[in-house]
Amino acid sequence: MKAKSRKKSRANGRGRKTSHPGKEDGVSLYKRIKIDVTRMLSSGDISPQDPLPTEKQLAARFEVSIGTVRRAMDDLVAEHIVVRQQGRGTFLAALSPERMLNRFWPYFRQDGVRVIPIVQTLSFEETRADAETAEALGLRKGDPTYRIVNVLLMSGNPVILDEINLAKKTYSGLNEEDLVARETTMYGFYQSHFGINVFRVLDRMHGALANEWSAERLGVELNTPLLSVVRIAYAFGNRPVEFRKSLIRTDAYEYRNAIGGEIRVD
Amino acid sequence: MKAKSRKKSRANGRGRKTSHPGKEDGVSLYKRIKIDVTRMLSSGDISPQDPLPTEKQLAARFEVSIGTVRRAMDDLVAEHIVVRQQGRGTFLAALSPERMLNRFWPYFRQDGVRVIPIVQTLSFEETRADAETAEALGLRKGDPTYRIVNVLLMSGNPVILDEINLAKKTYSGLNEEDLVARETTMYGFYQSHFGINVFRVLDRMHGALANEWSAERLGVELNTPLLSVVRIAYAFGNRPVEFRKSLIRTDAYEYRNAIGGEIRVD
DNA sequence: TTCGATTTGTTCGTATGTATT
DNA sequence: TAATACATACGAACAAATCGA
Repeated sequence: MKAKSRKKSRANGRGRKTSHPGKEDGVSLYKRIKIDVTRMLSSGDISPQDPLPTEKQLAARFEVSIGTVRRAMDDLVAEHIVVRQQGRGTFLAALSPERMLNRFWPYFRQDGVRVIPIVQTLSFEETRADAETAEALGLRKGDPTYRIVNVLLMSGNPVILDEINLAKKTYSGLNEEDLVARETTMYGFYQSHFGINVFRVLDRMHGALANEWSAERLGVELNTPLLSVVRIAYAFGNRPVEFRKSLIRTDAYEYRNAIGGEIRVD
Repeated sequence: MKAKSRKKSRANGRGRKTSHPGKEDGVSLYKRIKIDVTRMLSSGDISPQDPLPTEKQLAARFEVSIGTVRRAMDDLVAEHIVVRQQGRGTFLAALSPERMLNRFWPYFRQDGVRVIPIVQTLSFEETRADAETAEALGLRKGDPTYRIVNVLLMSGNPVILDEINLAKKTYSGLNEEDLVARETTMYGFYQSHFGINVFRVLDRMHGALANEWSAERLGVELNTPLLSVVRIAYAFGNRPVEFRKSLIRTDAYEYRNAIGGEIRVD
């Protein structure tokens, strides 16, 4: 019976054969769409405030069914690359509130409350990459960089000392005025002023001691144990866009990492 | 045209209306399936080595289409609850190699290589929950517990000092012989001997100093800065099943946390 | 305010390919 | 080889949220 099989479906008569999964390159259609859409986003052509092409448009552009587009988009949603809203459209996830305030901010008060810090900029300077920064940002030693030192206050107390290193060529024109005047997080600032979307970070944790410099600024005794976090933030294509070294007082606050997801209710 | 629409599909004539999404309880069908399947897994009826019901069976049991079952299972795969294998079936993720060795093991050599440790058990004792342990495991202070202290060697050197606290009622019959004779990780041991599937952990990081006890066992000077990790491991239903306090030498190794996923190639 | 168009969300169903047993 | 089970792809229908006329 049936034998109807591939009705017409695609414009071209050949009919794709559905699989032999990847046609020319051995990749399934929905994965190809994921790659292409991600490339679209990384190109910077898409501003985070306006929507991506609709399902229908993508289906037409890639010559696949709506269902295949949805399969790809579902993956991108699960990976926090895009967010979708019924009736509105699909957007880059970079500016979603969850991402801005929660996703890359792992610091909690010890009772589990997430505290939003107040940032004080201690210094802003143009300098040159040391070996460590060059390695992290994919630069050559001596390449021009910006270095920003911030103190983050939680409930009025200094808790985190941040040293942020940025490649000058990536953030050309950065100046202290814009920086301190920003109304958002650093990652939101990168987005709005430079079109850089942080979508992944890698944190490396060590134990450390307060030296004279950090002890004074964090208001602790010399040799107080601190948590050291070295972070590299990546944009699409795993392009490193920020190298940050943090020292954290963990007497009242802590770094939390939930492997396997936060408490789900579903 | 067409007008075929809802052929017969469901036994009852009313035909579900597809949505009004959640019928009685306001939850969509695929989410209900996710919950029910998760409950199935948490009940312990399903051994990790044999497969869950097939798509077809689940579709019949829940009286939904195959596509809806797949939607639910795709979510569970993304959440690392189950793993699926073409031609074999769908399995609890608890025993997947990735989970056993990688997922809950965030320690790396500083060059990025993941090192599998050798475990030496220093002590095994039956004791009673202190306030901290009781709080973490949902016990009353003084409830009977097991306490295991391990040293973890990496490349032959002591790097991590682990104190593991387990509720006696959860692991009744646990003895040191079985423990040291295990061929797998602690979480694999919980699985094989007690049917406990760890699927989520919460780590809390602080800076700390080596005291006399820890300095000796880790082979470092007194007051060496260490990384302190306090972990609670959860089974399904967010039931706490392990409370672990770790002290880590971070001179050659480190704790890594990748927010936003590991490097993807896709 | 209402209404219709747009866009995503959910569900259903079918066909076929591929890996496993 | 045949049966089983998941993977991929196509397509349709309707619900619900959003937005602008």
